[in-house]
Amino acid sequence: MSYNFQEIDKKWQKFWAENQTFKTEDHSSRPKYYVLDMFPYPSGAGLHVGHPLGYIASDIYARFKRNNGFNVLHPMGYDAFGLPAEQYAIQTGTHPAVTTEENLKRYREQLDKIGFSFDWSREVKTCDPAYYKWTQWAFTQMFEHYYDVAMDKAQPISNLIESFEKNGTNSVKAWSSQELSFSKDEWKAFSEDRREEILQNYRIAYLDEVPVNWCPALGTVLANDEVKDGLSERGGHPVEQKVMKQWCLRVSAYAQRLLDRLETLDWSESMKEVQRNWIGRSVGAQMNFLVSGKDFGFDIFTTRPDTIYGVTFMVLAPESDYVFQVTTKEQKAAVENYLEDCKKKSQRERMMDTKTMTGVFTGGFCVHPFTGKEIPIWVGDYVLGGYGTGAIMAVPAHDSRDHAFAKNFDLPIIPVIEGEGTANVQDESYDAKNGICINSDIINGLTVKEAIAKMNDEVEKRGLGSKKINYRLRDAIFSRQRYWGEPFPVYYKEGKPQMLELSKLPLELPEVDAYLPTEEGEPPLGRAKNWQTKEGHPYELSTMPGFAGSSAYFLRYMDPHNEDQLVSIEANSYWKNVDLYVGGPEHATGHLIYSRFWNKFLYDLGVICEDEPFKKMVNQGMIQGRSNFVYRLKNDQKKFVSLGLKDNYETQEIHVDVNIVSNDILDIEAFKSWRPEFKDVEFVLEKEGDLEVYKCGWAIEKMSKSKYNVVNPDIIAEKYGSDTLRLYEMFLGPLEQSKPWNTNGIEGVYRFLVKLWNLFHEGDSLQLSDESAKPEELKVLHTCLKKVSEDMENFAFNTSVSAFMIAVNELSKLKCNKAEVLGPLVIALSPFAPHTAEELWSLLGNSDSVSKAPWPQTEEKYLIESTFTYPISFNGKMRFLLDLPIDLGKEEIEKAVLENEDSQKWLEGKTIKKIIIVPKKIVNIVVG
RNA sequence: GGCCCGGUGGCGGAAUGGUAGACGCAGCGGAUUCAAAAUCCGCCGCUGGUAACAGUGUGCGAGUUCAAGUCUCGCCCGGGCCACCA
Repeated sequence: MSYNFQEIDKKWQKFWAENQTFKTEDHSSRPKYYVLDMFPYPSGAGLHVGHPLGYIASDIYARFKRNNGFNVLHPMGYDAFGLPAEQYAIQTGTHPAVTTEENLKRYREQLDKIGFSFDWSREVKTCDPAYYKWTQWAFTQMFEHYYDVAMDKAQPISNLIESFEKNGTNSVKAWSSQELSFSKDEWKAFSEDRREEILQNYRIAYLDEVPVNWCPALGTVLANDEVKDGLSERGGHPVEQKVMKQWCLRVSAYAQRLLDRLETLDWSESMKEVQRNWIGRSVGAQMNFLVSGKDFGFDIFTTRPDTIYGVTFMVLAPESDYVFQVTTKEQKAAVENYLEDCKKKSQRERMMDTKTMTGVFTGGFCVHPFTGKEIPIWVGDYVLGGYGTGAIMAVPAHDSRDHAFAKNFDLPIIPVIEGEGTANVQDESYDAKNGICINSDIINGLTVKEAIAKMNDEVEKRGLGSKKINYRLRDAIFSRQRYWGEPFPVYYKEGKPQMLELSKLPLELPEVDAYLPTEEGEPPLGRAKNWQTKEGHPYELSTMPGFAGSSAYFLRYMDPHNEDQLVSIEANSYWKNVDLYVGGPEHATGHLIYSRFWNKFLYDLGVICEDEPFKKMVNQGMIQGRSNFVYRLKNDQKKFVSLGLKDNYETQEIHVDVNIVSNDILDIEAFKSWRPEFKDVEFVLEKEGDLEVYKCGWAIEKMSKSKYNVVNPDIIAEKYGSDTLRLYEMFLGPLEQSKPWNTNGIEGVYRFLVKLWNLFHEGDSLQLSDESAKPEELKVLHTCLKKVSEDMENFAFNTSVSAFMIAVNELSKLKCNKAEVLGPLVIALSPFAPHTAEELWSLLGNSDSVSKAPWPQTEEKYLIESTFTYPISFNGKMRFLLDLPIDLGKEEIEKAVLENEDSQKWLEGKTIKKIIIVPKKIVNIVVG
């Protein structure tokens, strides 16, 4: 019998499905382990070989844990709401649900072919009303809660109202958009509308007029993490700044907790670092600067209060309300002109020229709080409205941005810090946070560190302000003016937002006649008929963004069919949180922040028992494509020139399908029939050995349909079997590294499986032996088991595959057909190559699935041999390399060295001065 | 500009501070075969040498160590993320 992988694949995939081998129970005496993949967005293109990389790794680990006696939860689902299906709907009129369902089916077929051990009975789809009911419910809870800073957790908004009624804002410490202050009497006197407006300032889900990233091409606003370089992440359309009334989530309230708990997580350092940067905590001082001749001042935020004597001007963000209040009559026109210019600039333009500083003088002045001098107030768009107070004190001598601004507008530069190697601050700012204060009155002679502490005290003492922590992390804008997303569970009564009760959820997405905005510019839901409550109150027209559905899906897998709760207390207290999360590092600032926030909020509510969702995370690298190019003449569209000759011509680079190129040599006939326009083209060839060929150029790029470099996993699985695909994806290199896909090496992995198969067979018949194994056979087995078991915990699956290859090579040299050796080997291999392992396991006479067999233990005694390899002499010392048991004592090693024949030969006629035993297996002998 | 990760043969990549290049691909030589495919055996960093062998070698330059691809410092190069966050 030869290795018929196609039959084996089918047989065992069917067996697993029929026997529900991987269905997980919610109650078990065995310890639990939760292995999760980031669920995919089912795009129309289907899976390419890059997608399953992480799924294969997590599946290997899940299977390994099962063999080790864990009750493993390993589910899969789909992030099914999203822009591509909706863009397609706009073009074709096909309902996004239809497209999504089709794509989803194709994904499932492709996934099934790779032999994953998912428990599909727990599948979650974000577009399923039974699921998004809980997304909507969580939103209503966020509306009904505020963040209590003193208790450091979310609390019901009714508590806040109670406090207002008793004490006004006194004694209230709540995270808010603006700091408000009123008495209980004032609160009572406020109108209903005013009270609601105030509450919006505290609610965790709130409506606000905010500057947003507006993408006209997509007709929607986008979150900060959905914008890259001023273009939309999906589609690459320009994004502009605009002020709109939007639903927001008060993620910023959780900034400190998101930062602190990062320390406890078993994530890669780089991943944590990205999150730390995104949260961007900075400690500084908030300080009030009075405006000359007026009875008010404005706050600035600075992390460098030590440089206060170097302040030579102030800068307000263009969005700042103070701009109008400080601008003089003379400067009014100039300032208004400037603000107009700023508005016209797109986000992209603003980011493109970070070098040129623009701004305008307002005519107003501030009083320096320490020197009493007058300082001019400017407006400049390098100061951001959304961070700190939207106003800064500028210290051009010690901040490079202020320096550039000062140079541009010829403002004075006063040095106040003298550091090592301080250059002339007139030419370049000295930004480093070390040195001694000069020209600084009360802090002269202090180090920067001392000066910061002293100034913080001084600022507080003089009532100018206080120490303050700022976070870069902004609240998330939660509205999208799109169709294919979760509808908000919100209706408006006299303009005031009202939440739907749980019993009214889910509020299902209505049908519309087109997926475009209405003529009045309302979102597509504006087209839905009767989009209102029974009482006639209109529903919200926006839908929720992509990250809404992915923020709690991992909880739903624990209890996917529960109609009364997101997850029951029982299910949650058994499964707790995700033990291992596998996914791409590109979600560091989006999904992984939002889901941590969402999870912490639910934890505050007491709905779940863990405040961190993902204990350990492994980030698989991206599999890049290797594209091929042909070169077309610019002046002759019918002529193509080979790579080596292209520099002699004016050419245009064109992507060519990698499937008609082999070893970078183009299959000319295949190219001619690839596309009709290439039917009768000509080629300029170059010499390669004796042959004239067309050589293609190549580049490593992202794998994508438009670059014709997509390699499909189905084709690989069909040609070599799904186990070969699994093994090869792991063999390609370290899991976390990005690497290009290159099918060249796959034969080697396939050969390994054939060799393994042949250990069991002699021609067409089975040839297994029950005899007990020889020591050298057991050594091969246990060396392999040891390596594979160790690699498991480090996710070093590439070297595990090598270990199996070595074992099988040596066993086939030894002609080992002992069941005693092959049995454990098959179990260890089963996470990697489950189909083949199941088949071989059954050939060994087992009736149960290999996934239920206990993981074979390594026995060290088979690994050790006590022989000298060879001695090396150097620098008057002898170095001996030993293959000895690691735990031998010093004396035993010395004895072994001295008794060894080889070493005696080397040591003959020499005096031993000293024997140094260095760790592991090297012995140095110093001789006279 | 800031932060993170990496740099080892023709290629993908191995190496708890301890024989650098495991394993695989490609290449070369041989066996088998009428022949090919498949399979098996051997060689395979660079330089010199028929060879044994010698020298050299992990981006560059220093340092720590009996011993450095690995640790420390300073550079160079590549990739990624963030980017006027005061």
